[in-house]
Parts: sequence; C-alpha cells; structure tokens
Amino acid sequence: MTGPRTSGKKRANGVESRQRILDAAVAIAGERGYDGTSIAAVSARCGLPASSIYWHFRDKDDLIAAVIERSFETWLAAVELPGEEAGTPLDRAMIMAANVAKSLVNEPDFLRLGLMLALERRPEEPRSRTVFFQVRHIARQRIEEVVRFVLPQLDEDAVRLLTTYAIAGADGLFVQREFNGDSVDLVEMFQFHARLVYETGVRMAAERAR
Amino acid sequence: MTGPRTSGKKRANGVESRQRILDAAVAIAGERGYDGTSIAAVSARCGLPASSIYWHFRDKDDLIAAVIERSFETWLAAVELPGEEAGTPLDRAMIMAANVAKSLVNEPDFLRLGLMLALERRPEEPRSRTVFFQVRHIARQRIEEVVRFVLPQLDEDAVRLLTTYAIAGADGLFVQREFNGDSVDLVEMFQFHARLVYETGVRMAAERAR
Amino acid sequence: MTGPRTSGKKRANGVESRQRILDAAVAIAGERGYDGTSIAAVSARCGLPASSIYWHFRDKDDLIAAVIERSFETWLAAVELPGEEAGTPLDRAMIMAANVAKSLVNEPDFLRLGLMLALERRPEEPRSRTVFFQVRHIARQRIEEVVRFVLPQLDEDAVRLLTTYAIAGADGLFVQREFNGDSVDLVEMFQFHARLVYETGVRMAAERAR
Amino acid sequence: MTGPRTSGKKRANGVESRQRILDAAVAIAGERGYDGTSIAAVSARCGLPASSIYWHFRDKDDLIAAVIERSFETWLAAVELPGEEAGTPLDRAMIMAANVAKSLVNEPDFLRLGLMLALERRPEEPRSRTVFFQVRHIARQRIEEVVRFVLPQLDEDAVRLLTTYAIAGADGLFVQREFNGDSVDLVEMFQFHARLVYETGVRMAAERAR
DNA sequence: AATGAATGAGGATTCATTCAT
DNA sequence: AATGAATGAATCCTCATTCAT
Repeated sequence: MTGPRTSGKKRANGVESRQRILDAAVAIAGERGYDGTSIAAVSARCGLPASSIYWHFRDKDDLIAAVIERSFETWLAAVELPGEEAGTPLDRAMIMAANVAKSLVNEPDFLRLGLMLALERRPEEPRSRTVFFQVRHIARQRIEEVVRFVLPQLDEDAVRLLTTYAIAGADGLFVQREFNGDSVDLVEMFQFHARLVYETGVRMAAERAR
Repeated sequence: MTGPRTSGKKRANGVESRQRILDAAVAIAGERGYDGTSIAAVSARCGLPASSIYWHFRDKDDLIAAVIERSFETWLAAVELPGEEAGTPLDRAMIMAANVAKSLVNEPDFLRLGLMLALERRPEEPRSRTVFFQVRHIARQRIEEVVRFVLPQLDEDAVRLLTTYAIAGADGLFVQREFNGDSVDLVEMFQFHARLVYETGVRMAAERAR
Repeated sequence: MTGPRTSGKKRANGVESRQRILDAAVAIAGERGYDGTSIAAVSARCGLPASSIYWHFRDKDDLIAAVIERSFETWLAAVELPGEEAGTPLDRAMIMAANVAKSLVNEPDFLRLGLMLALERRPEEPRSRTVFFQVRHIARQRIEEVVRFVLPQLDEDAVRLLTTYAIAGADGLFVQREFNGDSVDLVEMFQFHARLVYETGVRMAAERAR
Repeated sequence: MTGPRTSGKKRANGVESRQRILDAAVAIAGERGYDGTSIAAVSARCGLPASSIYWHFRDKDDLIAAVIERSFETWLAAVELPGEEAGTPLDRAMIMAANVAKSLVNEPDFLRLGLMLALERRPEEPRSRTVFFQVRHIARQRIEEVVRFVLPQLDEDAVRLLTTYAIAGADGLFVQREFNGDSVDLVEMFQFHARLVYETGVRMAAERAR
C-alpha cells in the first residue's frame, strides 16, 4: 500500500512544482489572457502559495512567457508532417492539416492565449508577447517548408503569400470555432482550407509556367 | 435665484461627455482588452472624473458594451455593398472587400477589441461579449446576403460554409496584420481572399449543377 | 449639547482628511524613516483606509514629500529672528538659537526624518529627499542672513564657512540628543555653539581687518 | 566513501563566505539603512543564497550588528592618536582629526549606517542599534582621552562638554558632506573644527584658572 | 449633469525566515 | 558548510464602485 514514495509531498521538488505552476497557468491564461491571469488564481489552482511561484519565475511576465514556450513545444510535437507512407504530398498535407486542427481542438489554450497576447498593445511590450512572436515565427517556417514541399514549382513570393494566407485561414477558423463552439467542425474546415490553398497554389504555378 | 440657465460652461452637456468617454474607452479597450481597461485610465484619457463615467454608464461592462455598439455602427456604415454603377456583382464584392480592409486599417480598435472579447472565457460572461456576438451576427448576415447576391446559384449550406470561410479569412488576415504591421497589405490580401472565395463559390455551384 | 456639527464625520471633507493623514505620517516617518513608514501603518494611525491615502497622495513618496513640506513650514514659522527690542544682534541671535533648540526638542520629527532621508542613498532618488534638500537650502539662506546681520564685517567666504559650521553643529547636537536623550540640554548646547560661532566670527573679522 | 576531503572547490570556506556576506551587507546597509537592507539584496550582491546567510548569522539584526562591529574595528584602527614624533599635543590632535576625516571620506558606510540606526526609533530596539551605541561609547572614550591629553588643565565637566561638542561637530560636518558632496572639504573642516574646540578648551582652562 | 472623497477587495511582488538535504 | 525550495505575512498600489452633494 505504501509503495515507493514518489515524492513525499512536502519535500522540495523543484521540477515538479514548476510543472504544477505551469499547468495551472496555461489553463488560466488560456482562458483569461494576460491581464485576466492573476497570480492568486494560479496559486489557488496549483496549490502552491503565491510566493512560491516567485521562486520559480521572476514575475508574471516571465511565467506567461514560460507558459508559451512550453505549450509551443507540446504543440510542435503534435504537428509533424506525416511520412511518405501516408501517400501523395497533398495527402500528407491534408493529414497534417487535420492533425493541427485536432491539436487545436484538444489544446486550444496555446493559440487562444497567443492570439490574445498578439492582439494586445501596451506601452511596454511584455516579454511573453515577444516569445509568442518568436515561436510563431518558427511555426511559420515549418509551414513554409510544407508549402514548398507540396508545391515545389512555386516561386518564393508565392510561397510566402500562400503561407500567410494558410495561417490566416487557420487562425480565423480557430477564432470562428471559439465563437460558435462545437457547431464548427474544425477538422473539416481545416481540410477545406488546405485543399483550397493547395488548388490555388497549383493554379499559381500553372500561371507562372505560362 | 439663477433661473434655468440653458448652457453655461460647467452646466454640462450630457451627450458630449458621453462621447468623450466613449472615445477614450474605444482607444483603451481596443489596445488593452477588457481586463486591461481600467476606469481610471478611461477617466484620465477623457478628462472626466471616474464618478462621472458612472453617471453615464451603469458599470464597466456597460461602458464596454456601449463601445462595441457605437464602433459597430461606425464600422457598418463604412462597409455598404456598392451600387450597380460599380460593375458586375464580383466587381462590387471586390470593392466591398477593399472597403472593409480599409476600414479595418483605419479603425482597427473595433475588431481588435471584439476578437479579444471573443477569445476570453470567464466564469460569468460579460454583457459586452454578448453584445459583440450580437453585432457580429448582424455583420455575418450582411455578408451572407452579399454571397447570395454574388453567387445566386449556391444552396444555403454552401452559402453558410462560404460565409464562415470568408469571415475566418478576414479575421485571420486582420490578425496577421496586427502581428506583422504595415508589411501586410490588407487591401490586397482581402481582395486575394475575396477572389478565392468567389472562385470557390463558382466551382461549388458548377459541381452542384452536375 | 449637539452644537454646530463641525463635520458630520462621514461626509467628505478632503482638507481635514489630508491633515489627518499628514499628522499620522509625520509621526511615523519621523520615527521610522522612509522605508520604515508603511502605508498600512499610516492608515492604521489616521483611521482612513490605505486606498484613501492614495486619493490624497500619488504615492508614498509624494506623501512623505508633503510631510516634509508641511513640517518645514511649521518649523520655519517657529524660528524667526527676534525683533530689535530683544537687544544687541548677538543677544537676538542667542535667542534665536534657543528658539531653534526648543522647536527641535518639541518637534524633532522634521529634522529626524530629514536627516534619515539625507543619509540614505538609493538608486533612484526619491522626490521626498529632493524636497528636503530644497527646504534645507531655504533654511540655510535664512541662517546666512542672520550671520551676515550679526557679523556684518565678514566677507562672503567667511559667511559661508560659518554658516556651514553653524548648521553642522546644530545637526550634530541634535543627533547627540537623539542618542543620549534628555541628558543633553539642547538649549544650553545650542547657545554654547552659537556663542562659539559668534566669537569665531569676530576673530575672523578682526584678522581680516589686519 | 570519499574520506575527509580537506578543501576542494565547493567544500566551502566558512570564514571567507562570512566576509563576503559582511562586505555586501556594509555596502547595502551603509546606503539604505536597516529597513532598506533586504537579505535578498545582500544575497544578490555577495552571490551566496539567502539561506547561506542564515547559516552564518542568526537573523537580519544579527547580521547588521556584525556589520557594525566589523566596520567599527576597521575604523578604530584608522584613527589612532599619532605618536610623539608628530609634534605638540595640538599638532597630534590635528593630525588625528585629519585622519578621522579621511577615514570617513573613504569609508563613510560605517558612520552613515550608524547615524541612520541612531535616528530611528522603533517599538523593539534592534540589537544592531544597541551595538552601535556600544561602539560609539568606546569611540567617545577615546576622544575624551585625547581631550584630556591635549588640555590637561580641564576639569571633568569641561572634558565631557568639549567631547560632546567635538563629536557633534564631527557628525554634523559628516552629514553636511553627505548633503553637499565633494564640495565640502571634510579634512579642512575637521581641522577647523579641531582648532576651534582646542581654542575653546584653552579659554575654558584659563577662565577656570582665574 | 457632475464630482470629490471614500472604500473594501484584490493586484503583483518582496519580506524575513525555515527546513530537509 | 551550504543550499534549493518553500512559505505566511507584509509590502505598495490599483481596482471597480458608491454616495452625498
């Protein structure tokens, strides 16, 4: 019954505490945004006193930046381009689109928080916002690569345009779902979007060839 | 002793004060969101004491709801479908897309605030959020009408799908611009988007006809 | 028995509240210095909630600066140079020295706080410290005038030197009393000091004449 | 397993750590006073974690008391009465005055902290304050001895008076310099003061002889 | 129509200190 | 000899709101 005593509750375990705090913070920040996330609320949710949060993070901004960093890693892992066995390049892109949609349905906090952060404009830009832009940039490069891979005939300007458009559609559809709830089938919409972007790309390449 | 004094410096002008408050509130709420908008900040920006704000608005929530309502009206006026003299239905839709883009560039506060409001999730939904959903619904109907007008052959499901997609693209591109600043030409992107939606509609109609 | 209802307790009376806050703040800051003066303590002593203090003063620094300003005025009023009927210039200076000593015994808070403020060195100089230096400068000019009046033969360099020395002695004797309590007769020491400074001045003037 | 490891990187050197902590503490306490000195700040400055400070010192008060003790020793060493080869008793006292002035210019932290401590009045007197009074008392005796040595004809009351006055002048001039910065030549002022005290002593002795 | 003053609740953050390792 | 982690109490200050005038 006693088993191997995983942690002994009261004995200092920095790593685990840090995770508990981050878990609480994602949940709250993902729902309430930067200003709406109070340290007291995070403290209440993770069970550690507010002052302990300050042992692990310099300040609220640092905490939220860490939230972004961690959720991005999780998210990134979930959205790899599938291997060749998955079919044609388009097939593989469609599967990826579905995967991204699914990950956004299951863990919407990352993008929700990110979008709120991005929309806000305050006198002194918080570090967390900068961090979101950074990871966002990485994500964008990932998508650019996929576009280049699926539509190799496109020139760089077209790749950039399509990528921008692809991301905009994804963000917009995500927002739509936040509005309308489950009535929006995000997977379906993402695939619709992906096909449209693909077809547009094909047409652009064709026009270029002429 | 003094009689009914019609105007006179401090004798107040309710309407104007209300406008001043709203002007301050749009600016702040459009940049900082709901939680980030403090009555004190609005008071400082409009020059009226906080207590005066409470004379005009029941509470903070009421104020922000009023902000949404007013900016929506302004916005709505700016985005009429142009008259017949503007050319074919598609031409007219393209002009409208450009107009919407321009209005978002000039007055981004309305949509920025709306999106922040929509993304937030809090225990007791604020009235301002509901109001945003309401006006958003009106806007959606407007766009549905345009879709129906431009692509009369489409069935209702397709109209809804296209409308959803059209709005998503618009939101997404707006967000993109908030990220990347002026480097994104919103008018151009909106027209790109409009054409794409239109062509998709045409293809859907053709498929249906078969 | 009811009398003319001076204030009605709960009805807003800004001026009086401000005084109550300042009264509390002098007492505490005069004993504990800048860092030792907590808003909560001031609040407890004056009976107004902490948030009310912030209605009257921008922040703690502003409050303490106001404390300095007000106590300086009080102090200044107490230390006029007596009129001619008081005797020779020296007699009058001696009386003034005694008066200063008495005022410091009765209300030591002003100087005690000021000295603490002056001794502290922090990254960003608080406004209250600057204010103390300002009023201190005024006080110095006052004393310079007295020196000039009592020892008209002195050149300006000598006036400055004697003034510096006079103030240093006053400060030092005050500190001494803070150490040793009532065992130091401040009035007596101030007069001893005043006479010494005077005699030195006389000797300096004589030397100069040669 | 490892045996008694004599030194080895992290094997700690109690004495040195203690010194590092004290070094950091003098600097901070000398600038910010008792309340303004936080353990966290000392920790940051000396590089050791806060908990290590508590290994060396019982509590903050104990730390500051130790600061006083150590700096007093340093200070005391710097201000010996020069030997006979330095000239007449007055010459020697003048040299000593200059030395004291120099030591205060070079290491003002000791006296600055001490004066702040002395001026503060708090409910439960901190041990550090008591310690300052103790060392201050030792310093006072030293000076009394010098006065007695330089002016052997004086009675005890006069010695005490002159000593009090001498210290007051020293403190006051030190404070003056804290106010006005380098524009006050402390060495010069201390010698001016010393001469004045000496001459006063001579006159007092003469009066007594009569 | 407007406002000066007040206020309790809550905001982020720092404090001195402890304790198991 | 030292330290990572934790913690309750206190810090300054802002919040939305009220109310008598």
